[in-house]
Amino acid sequence: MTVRQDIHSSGIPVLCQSCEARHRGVCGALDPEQLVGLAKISSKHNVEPGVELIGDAETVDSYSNVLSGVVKLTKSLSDGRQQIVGLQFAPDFLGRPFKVESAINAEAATTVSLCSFPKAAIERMMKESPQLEHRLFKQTLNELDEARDWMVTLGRKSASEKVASFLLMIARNIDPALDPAAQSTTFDLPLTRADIADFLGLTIETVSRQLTRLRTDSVIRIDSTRHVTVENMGRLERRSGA
Amino acid sequence: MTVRQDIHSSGIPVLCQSCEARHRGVCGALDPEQLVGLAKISSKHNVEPGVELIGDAETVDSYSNVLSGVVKLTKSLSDGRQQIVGLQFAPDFLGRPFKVESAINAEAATTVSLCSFPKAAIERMMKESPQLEHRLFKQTLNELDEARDWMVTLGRKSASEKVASFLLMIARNIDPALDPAAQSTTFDLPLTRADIADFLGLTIETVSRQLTRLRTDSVIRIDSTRHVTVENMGRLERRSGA
DNA sequence: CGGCGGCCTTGATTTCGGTCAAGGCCCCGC
DNA sequence: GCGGGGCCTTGACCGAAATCAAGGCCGCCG
Repeated sequence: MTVRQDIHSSGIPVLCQSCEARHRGVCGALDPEQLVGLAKISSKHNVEPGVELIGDAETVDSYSNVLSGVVKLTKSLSDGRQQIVGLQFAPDFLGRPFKVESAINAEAATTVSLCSFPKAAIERMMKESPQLEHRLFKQTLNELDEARDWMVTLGRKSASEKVASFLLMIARNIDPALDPAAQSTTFDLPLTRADIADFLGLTIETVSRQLTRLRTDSVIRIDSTRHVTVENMGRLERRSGA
Repeated sequence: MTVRQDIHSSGIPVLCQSCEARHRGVCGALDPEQLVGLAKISSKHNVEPGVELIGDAETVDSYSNVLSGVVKLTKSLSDGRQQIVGLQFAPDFLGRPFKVESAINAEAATTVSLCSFPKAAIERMMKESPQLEHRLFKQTLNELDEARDWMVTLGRKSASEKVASFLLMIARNIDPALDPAAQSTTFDLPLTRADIADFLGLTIETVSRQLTRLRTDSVIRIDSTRHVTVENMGRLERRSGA
């Protein structure tokens, strides 16, 4: 006979009660008891844009849930060329299990709110709770799908298709509840032009030119450098190559 | 192909006794009893280059281990542009868990030998044996790392760096025992020029030109169109951008 | 207020890789 | 042997995006 905990939120830590990660994120795989245990050793904190999240003393030994904001995962060549290899939105899980050192850097692209846990604690819970590992496995499979989608964009799309694809992806991630059939939508760009360039394998100038072209063609409005309104999702999709 | 039941040598099925997947592959996560169960419903078969592995009637409901050869994973845009998003070598596991339909195509790049299992059986075993899921999780994490490495190559490297990186990757995968410090090595290219182009986001002509350049610069020898000898691994590495 | 620095846009020019075209090599079947 | 097709190479030319360069906008701080 299962106890119906959720009716009175009985047993759910205050910290977690309104947390998105408990629903769509990895914490959804935990029972109230595990949640209490984890909440005791977790800490919530905010990070400003530009701050490194992996590799600095504070977080090298921890995993995190992204509660809000956008984290960029980057890789660099020795001569400084950089490529963004992933973006993490709430409620994604941050950190590479089973590896001490990762060749990937993580950096806050916007102001980011994180809920962090000691690495050891998560790995212990994973051993005890296959459900948790299962949840992480599924997120990893999704990230792999996304990475492969972007490989197509990087390898085979033109600059204008890349920028259109990027806007489409952001629109869908910033507002996950967005009606797929919606005609228009408006949002803040979580990335600078330089970041967008690093994401798409382009230069800043090319990104800027393609954005102006989308504007002059009335596919988007650029309300301010960081705020965009998509006038016509259909036309944007058609320009994304797909 | 008949799977025999004579369970000698500590209960390991004949089919599996000399199988690489039992050591480095996912079958290493199974105990002899599970191995016997799986062997009963598994079938070994060979596939010729060019044959689709996912999406055809035979394999849509199955997972496979790659026992030898190379499988390419591709994605296409609606207008026919194609990108290879992954290569699978022995003893990789083939198939996307937890999803009926994948937007990815798999095709034999060389003659490939597979050991296939019904999808349902694997998913049942995963539920019962967290070790199996764990092993698949780890392979997926590796594939994600590889995908992200290739994103850097696709987004930020020049044509000549791309071709050098490709040769390096193949050399390391074809001969996993290769001493990392080895000066030279020789191998068959598992891909045609067209495949290499689809992998690197280039055209056939550019791949061909870059290969000749590596040859005229004495970094490699092209013994025949499909067989290459790397004369100097160090120089090849330096040309790969890294 | 005025100057400075970060971020972005726009224009002029260059270059890398794509496109178009021709031909070579090799296997295979007749 | 001969012809055809698949695969690869090479050359000439072209164009998309990079590079180089200049200037605009805006918030911040002295």
